[in-house]
Amino acid sequence: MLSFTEENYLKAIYHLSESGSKAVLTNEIAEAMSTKAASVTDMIKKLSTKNFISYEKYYGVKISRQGKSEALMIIRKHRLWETFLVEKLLFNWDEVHDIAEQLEHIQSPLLIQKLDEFLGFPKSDPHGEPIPDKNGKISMPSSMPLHDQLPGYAGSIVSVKDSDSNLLKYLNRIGATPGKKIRLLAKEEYDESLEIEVDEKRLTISKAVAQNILVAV
Amino acid sequence: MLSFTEENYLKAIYHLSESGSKAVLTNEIAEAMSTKAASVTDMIKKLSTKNFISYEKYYGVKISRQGKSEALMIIRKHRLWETFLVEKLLFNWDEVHDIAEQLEHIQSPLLIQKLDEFLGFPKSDPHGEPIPDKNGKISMPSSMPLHDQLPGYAGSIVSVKDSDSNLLKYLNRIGATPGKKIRLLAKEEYDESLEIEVDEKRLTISKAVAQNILVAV
DNA sequence: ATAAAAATTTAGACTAGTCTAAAAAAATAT
DNA sequence: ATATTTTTTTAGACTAGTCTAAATTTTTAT
Ligand SMILES: [Mn+2]
Ligand SMILES: [Mn+2]
Ligand SMILES: [Mn+2]
Ligand SMILES: [Mn+2]
Repeated sequence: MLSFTEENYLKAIYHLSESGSKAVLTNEIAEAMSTKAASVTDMIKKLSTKNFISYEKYYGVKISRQGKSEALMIIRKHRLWETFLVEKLLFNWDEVHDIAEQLEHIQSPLLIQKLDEFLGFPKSDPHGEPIPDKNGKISMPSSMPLHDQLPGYAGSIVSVKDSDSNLLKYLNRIGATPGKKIRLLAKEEYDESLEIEVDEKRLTISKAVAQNILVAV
Repeated sequence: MLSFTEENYLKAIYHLSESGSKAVLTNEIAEAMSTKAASVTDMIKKLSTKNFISYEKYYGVKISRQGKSEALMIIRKHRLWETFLVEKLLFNWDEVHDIAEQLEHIQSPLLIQKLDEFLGFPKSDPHGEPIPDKNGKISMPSSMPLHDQLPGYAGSIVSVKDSDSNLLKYLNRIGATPGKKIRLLAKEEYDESLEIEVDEKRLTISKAVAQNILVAV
């Protein structure tokens, strides 16, 4: 049984493992967890002893099968709860992440099974992020940040980063939500802002925004 | 902001305060929390500093207005979640208490407000226990343990103790659920077992069971 | 190849919560 | 009224998680 804190570290390590195939560095984890490197060193020793990660001094950390499976269960819970909050309790999509950060630690396999059923076995959460199934299988949609596309790109929005409430409010305002058709018209050299068409409107978005919109490729 | 542990102590102290108008003793709290008296002394000092209780050395503890209000919010959350689990997720009434013990600590006033609304502002939980409203107002139904009634008593079940899964399974089996009509036919001197009629069936129940069935008076 | 800079680990301290054992106070019995 | 028992508090230690500061290792720059 993992503690709250251990679960949060493991989740962070999982996410960092996904973006980049190399070992995860101590400072990256510290940054992600808003903590200090010294604290991370202590924790990765602990998680290593419990075989959720493999750890080589000064080199970094790799998540194990067991660790990945555990992390995916936490992510499953997080995304199911977010779906519940939006679909059933009628929260706005920008209000649910912080609450799900708490709810994801509730321990009860039966609860998650029944919640999944109550929601009709959703495949993705309100932000378009895929929900791992009960076996930890997650179908990674092939997507890339809009920012990395070339002018002329036409496709649809798969998902958006869900942890920044202000970003989500903004995206909702301009109609940039998962499933929407989107086109990249031009890229401004100077600040890498993009001219796009989304929700049948033309507008300009900043690089920072474009990096957090994942589109189908 | 209270910690998990502080919330659990406060809740225990509230419940102990309700049953009996005297100060709550260190050993009573230790018993209720399954911990040692020395640990309790530490914690009541802390809760006292934060003005949730008043504490006099060697004498005991009294809960403050602020402490009562805080405790009632936790109880409100606990009972709303239990109601959700039974009404919406179709849990059995004996499966929900332990999960609600976790869920009651989730911090989000908006979540509780929306949950309350989603459930149709229920007045009592699956075990018949009253749900405090958003202002912490709780309507204490006038009830007493069936065990304390005299033969000839006829009335209905108000609530049952909810923390023992085996008791709840048993009560469900014999049809002794909140709202049901119940009559006390006779009391056995030797072991204080009761002959009752409930759910249109006559049966004998032990003292231990009769103490945990609260009936209208 | 060596020096400087950056990243990581270790050492030691702190808080929250818990425990056991001992001391002190209160309650009870003679 | 005194002695015994019970309850409560204190003292000191332990774990989880965190921090700062110092030591060590690795990387980068000259
Ligand atoms: Mn989220
Ligand atoms: Mn999400
Ligand atoms: Mn309960
Ligand atoms: Mn209940």
